Amino acid sequence: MENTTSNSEYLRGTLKTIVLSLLAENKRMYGYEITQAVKEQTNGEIALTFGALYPVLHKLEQEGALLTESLEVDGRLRKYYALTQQGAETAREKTIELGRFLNALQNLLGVPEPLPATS
Amino acid sequence: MENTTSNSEYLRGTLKTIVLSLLAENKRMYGYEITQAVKEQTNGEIALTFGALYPVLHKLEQEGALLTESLEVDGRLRKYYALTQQGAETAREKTIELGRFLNALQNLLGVPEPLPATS
DNA sequence: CAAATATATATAAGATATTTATATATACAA
DNA sequence: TTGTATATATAAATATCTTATATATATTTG
Repeated sequence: MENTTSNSEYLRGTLKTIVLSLLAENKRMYGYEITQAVKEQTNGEIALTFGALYPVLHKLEQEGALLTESLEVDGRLRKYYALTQQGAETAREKTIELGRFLNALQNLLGVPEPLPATS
Repeated sequence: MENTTSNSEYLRGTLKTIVLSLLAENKRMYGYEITQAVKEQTNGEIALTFGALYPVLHKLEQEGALLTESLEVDGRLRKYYALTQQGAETAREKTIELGRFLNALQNLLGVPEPLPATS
């Protein structure tokens, strides 16, 4: 498989929110699954590295946003991460915040805003 | 004036491209002007700090993407930054790249894509 | 007339986030 | 048996950004 350029440079700062947002949609996921989901849902445009992902997962766990559960699947341990109630709240807030930021940035870059619906 | 939350956390990584993109639209700008333009064009949503901006400007200059010109205005020195030909090319590339990233991220966060125009 | 605010550029120390490299381990395909 | 896919994780190095600070003029406010 060819490797898409994968501009990870822009990922800086958004990684945490991406993880929270995915977990808000999926109930529980394991690390590898998260990287695959991001790759698939963005057509290879965004690729998470494990070196970046795991520290984020561990930090979110420390902060009380995530709970983990280890299951043995096919003879290997698989560590699932799920949002706590508090984490779900954080996910909502951060996703909205990031959405606002993305809109602002797109305006700045010259992408026209959708016209308000005519009354 | 109240200070909008200004989620600078998401700015990480995009700062360089923002600066290049603004300079592509404006021919030449000075540092303070750049911070004001970003603030205005994003309704206060994005606020650059000087501590982040100047290092980026200096680095772009070092890399040959920018040229500077100091003018005295109202008894004070004002340092203008403008894209070199090479910088203009970089700006084009990076702006497109960031645009692609922003779209990918919005899809990931569940923002629906605009429908393709009906023929 | 003094103080605050807006304009203007810049650096340094410290904090944080991310990349790159590495270690470990199983299953399956070539 | 070599490589690829699956799976988690840490450490060192680097890059980036925040916060604090310095300097200086002009204008507004009290």
